[in-house]
Amino acid sequence: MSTAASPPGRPGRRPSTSRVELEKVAFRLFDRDGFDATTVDDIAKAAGIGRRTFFRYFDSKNDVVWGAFTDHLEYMRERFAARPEGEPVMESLRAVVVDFNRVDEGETDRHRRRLELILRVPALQAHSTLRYADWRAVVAEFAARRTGAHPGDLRPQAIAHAALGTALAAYEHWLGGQGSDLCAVLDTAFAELARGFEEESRCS
Amino acid sequence: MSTAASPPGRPGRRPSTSRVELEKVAFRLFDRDGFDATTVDDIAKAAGIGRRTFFRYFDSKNDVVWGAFTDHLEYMRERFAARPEGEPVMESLRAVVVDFNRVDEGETDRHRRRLELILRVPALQAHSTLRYADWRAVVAEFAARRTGAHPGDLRPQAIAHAALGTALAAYEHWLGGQGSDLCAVLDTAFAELARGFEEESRCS
DNA sequence: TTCCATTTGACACCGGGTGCCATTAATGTC
DNA sequence: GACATTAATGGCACCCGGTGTCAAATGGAA
Repeated sequence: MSTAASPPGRPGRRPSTSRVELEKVAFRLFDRDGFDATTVDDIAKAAGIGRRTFFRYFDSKNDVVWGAFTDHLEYMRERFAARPEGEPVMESLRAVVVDFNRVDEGETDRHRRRLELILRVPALQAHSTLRYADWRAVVAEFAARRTGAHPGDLRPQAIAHAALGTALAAYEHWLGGQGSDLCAVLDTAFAELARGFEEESRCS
Repeated sequence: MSTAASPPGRPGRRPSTSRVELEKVAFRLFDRDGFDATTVDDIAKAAGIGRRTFFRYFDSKNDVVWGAFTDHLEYMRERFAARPEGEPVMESLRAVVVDFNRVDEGETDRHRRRLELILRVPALQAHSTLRYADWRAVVAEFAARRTGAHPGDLRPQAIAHAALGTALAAYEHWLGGQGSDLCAVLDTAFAELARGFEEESRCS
């Protein structure tokens, strides 16, 4: 039961489980009891490992929810770099963000529960800020490069924040509505963002 | 030493201190030892109260930093309501946000240290999300009313997020630079925001 | 078998936060 | 002055997340 995917012929004892395995166990408990009511001890016990070991797989209980987010960020950075130089900023943004949120068919359910937790559980809302900051940094970096500014400057920062806000609003909409495609929602959301702000400062 | 401003002739024992008093004590310790290294016990001991009592004044250690923020939000809502109906959204926004950040001459130093903590200490960055959410809700509510949308809709949300991002960028700039006036920084920041996005979706 | 690298998990500890409850201090009444 | 009432206090035990330490378990290589 506890034999993990034993990696190649490397010396030393083999891990007794894996991040994904732990994630599955944890999500099952989160579904059943809620995030707050599930203790790390519960997860460890359900996974058949020691509490201490859990913290070797994840830095914190919060981190379980985020899966391989950090790795994905690097991918997002690459996608930005791959966009044609002349493309309007907002359009690149739309393409990359939509692509960033595309998940395998089988994963879409997990993705939904993931977002549900992140957006609804206060402890995770708080924690998510730190992750969002990294996400925004990638966006700001891109926006800065395109507009010839520094990532810390006002415009890139505002763009990054607005992009994040748009994505979050789209997530909310997707979670609220019944089953429409997330990518489609994001796509229209970012299209509206570009149009929206264009009018914004002109009319009432 | 511990006699607080004894309120009127109300029955029952009088509070032995006050939120502001505790805040002062705490900030002194934060300055000296840093936020993380300062325990609640330290604060309680320095204030001459029990640890348990501390948590009757503040819901959490994090909350100490935020002072009367929640009360201020109601004031901000009023200011929005007081803006002339025909004024451009971005302009109302600028006026209100700038006004919201105006503090008494004597308080400006505390305000600075407050922002410094919120923006730099990870634990507080995370916690701040929950406060920002309330702030954004007020902005989104206003933006929605003006544009005839729902606060949860995309445009108000994007505006609120962009406004928050702009404010944060301005704070950062203010903290980094030497002593220029915060309100001035915010003012130009929001002016740029309106101009910036106007060009944004048109050029590269 | 021996050596070495690696993971494991038990244990003790810290710090934030909460429920409980007896105690203390203030008021007003008889 | 004795008494109930009201409110704040603070000690205590407890939960939970997170960390440092260290001996033991595991498996490959010599």
